[in-house]
Amino acid sequence: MSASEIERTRVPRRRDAQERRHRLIVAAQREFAARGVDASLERIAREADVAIGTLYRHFPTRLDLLLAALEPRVREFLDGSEKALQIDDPWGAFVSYLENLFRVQAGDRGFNDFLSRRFPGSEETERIHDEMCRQIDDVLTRAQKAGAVRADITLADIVNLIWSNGRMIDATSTTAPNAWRRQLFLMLDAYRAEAAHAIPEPPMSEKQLYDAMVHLSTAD
Amino acid sequence: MSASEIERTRVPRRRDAQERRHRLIVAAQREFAARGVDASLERIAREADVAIGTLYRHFPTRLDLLLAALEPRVREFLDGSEKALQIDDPWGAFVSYLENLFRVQAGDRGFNDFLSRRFPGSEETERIHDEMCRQIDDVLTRAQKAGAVRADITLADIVNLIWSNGRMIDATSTTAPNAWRRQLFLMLDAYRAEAAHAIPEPPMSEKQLYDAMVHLSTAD
DNA sequence: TCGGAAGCCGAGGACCCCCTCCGGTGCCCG
DNA sequence: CGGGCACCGGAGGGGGTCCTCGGCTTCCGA
Repeated sequence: MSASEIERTRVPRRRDAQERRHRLIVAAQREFAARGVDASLERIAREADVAIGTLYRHFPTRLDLLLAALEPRVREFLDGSEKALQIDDPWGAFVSYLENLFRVQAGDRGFNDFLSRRFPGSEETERIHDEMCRQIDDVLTRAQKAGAVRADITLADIVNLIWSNGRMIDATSTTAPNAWRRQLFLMLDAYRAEAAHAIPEPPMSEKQLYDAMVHLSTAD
Repeated sequence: MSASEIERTRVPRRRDAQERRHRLIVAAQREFAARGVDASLERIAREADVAIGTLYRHFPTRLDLLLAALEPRVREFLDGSEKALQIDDPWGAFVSYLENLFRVQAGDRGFNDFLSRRFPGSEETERIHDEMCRQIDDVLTRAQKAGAVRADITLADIVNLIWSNGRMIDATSTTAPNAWRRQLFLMLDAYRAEAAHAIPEPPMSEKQLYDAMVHLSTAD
C-alpha cells in the first residue's frame, strides 16, 4: 500500500468522524455483498445515514471503500488458504484450497466480483490478486507433480473456474445457495489425472488471462 | 405466439415504416450482440437513426425487439441442434449438441444472456426455452442410457454449464474468443461415465433451476 | 472556555435511461 | 391528386448515478 493510499483511507482523529466512517463501512459491506462491486455509492451513504459528501471525504474512490469493506473477507479467505496449503496430501490440499475459495466467494457478491476482476490502477488489489495466483500455482503444481491432477491444466483454467463459479453463485445464491459445490466437485472429476482426454484448445496465455480480468472491470 | 403478440410485432404496411423497422432490427442486433440484453434502447434508436418514439411504436417492449433481433440466432441454434440430435453415436450427439449451443452463445452476447434467463411473462420465449430443455434432456438421457455419460447428471447441471460458459464468454470474448471450447472439453471429461466419483451435493430441483433463471433476469 | 480546523451536508451540474404523448408529416388509396 | 390516417419526431417528466464545492457545524486542544 503506497503512502498516499494509507493517507486516503486512514482512520480520522475526531470521534464523530470515526463513527461515520464505521457506519459507512458497515453499510458498504451489506450493499457490496448483496449487489456486487457496482453497488450505488449514494445508496450506501443513504443506508449509513450519512451525506454523500461525507462518503467521498472518507473514501475518495470506490476502490477505497471496497477494500475497506472487503477486508474481513480477504482475511477470511487468506486464513482458509493457509490451512489448505498446509495439508500434506497434494490432492487434498488442492480440493481444500478451491473449496475454501469458493465458499468465501459464495458468501459475498462483492468479493465474488472482486475475485474475477483486475484493477490495474491499484497496487493494493494487484497485490492480493498476485498472492492468490501464486497460491493457486503452488497448490496446482504440487498436485500435478504428485500425479493427482492432470498435467495439461493451467492457472488460467482455475481462473476460468472461478469465473464460472461466480456466475453460478449469481444465479443460485437465493434459490440454491449450495449449488456451487456440486459444480465444483463435478469439475474436480475433470481435473483428476486419470480422467484426462486430449483437449482440442490450448490454454489461455497469461496476457490473455490478465486482459480478460481487466475487461470484466471496464466493460459496459 | 399469442394473437396480441403477433399483432404487436407485425410488419407494418407502409414502405417507410417497414424500412425503419428494418433499420431498428439491424441496430438492435448489433447492440444486443455487443452489450447483452440490457443494451440501451435509446442508443439502439440513435444507431438506427430513428426517433425513440418510433422504436416504441414498432416494439412496445424490450422483449419484442429482442426476439426480433435474436430470431436469426435462434434459428441458427435450432438448425445446429437438429443436426446434432440426428447423430447416431449418443456421446457424439451429446458433445455435438453442446458444442453447437456454445458456439452460437459465444457469438452473441444477447443470445448468451437470453439462454441463461427466463422471462416468465412471455409465451414466446418460454416456448424456446422449453424446447431447448427438452432437447438437452433428450440428448443427455440417451447418452446416459448408452453408458457414455455418468448417471448422476441432470438437466440442471447442463444449465449450470450454460451459465458458466456464459461468464467465460463475457470475460474472454475480446481477448481469447475460443477459450470457451477448452472449458467445455474439460467439463466433458467430468461428464464421462468412467470419470464418475460421488458428488457430495444433490442436483438442483426443477423449481430451483427455474427460479434461478428468473432471478437472473430480475436482479438489480 | 473558545476559536480554528476537521468534518459534514446536500444542492446541483452533468450524464444516462425508460417511456409517453401529441402536434406535425408524408405515404397510399380511392 | 388530394385527404385521411398511419406514422414519425423529440421534448419532457420521472428515475438514477457520479462527484464537486462551499457554507455551516461540531469537536477538541490549548
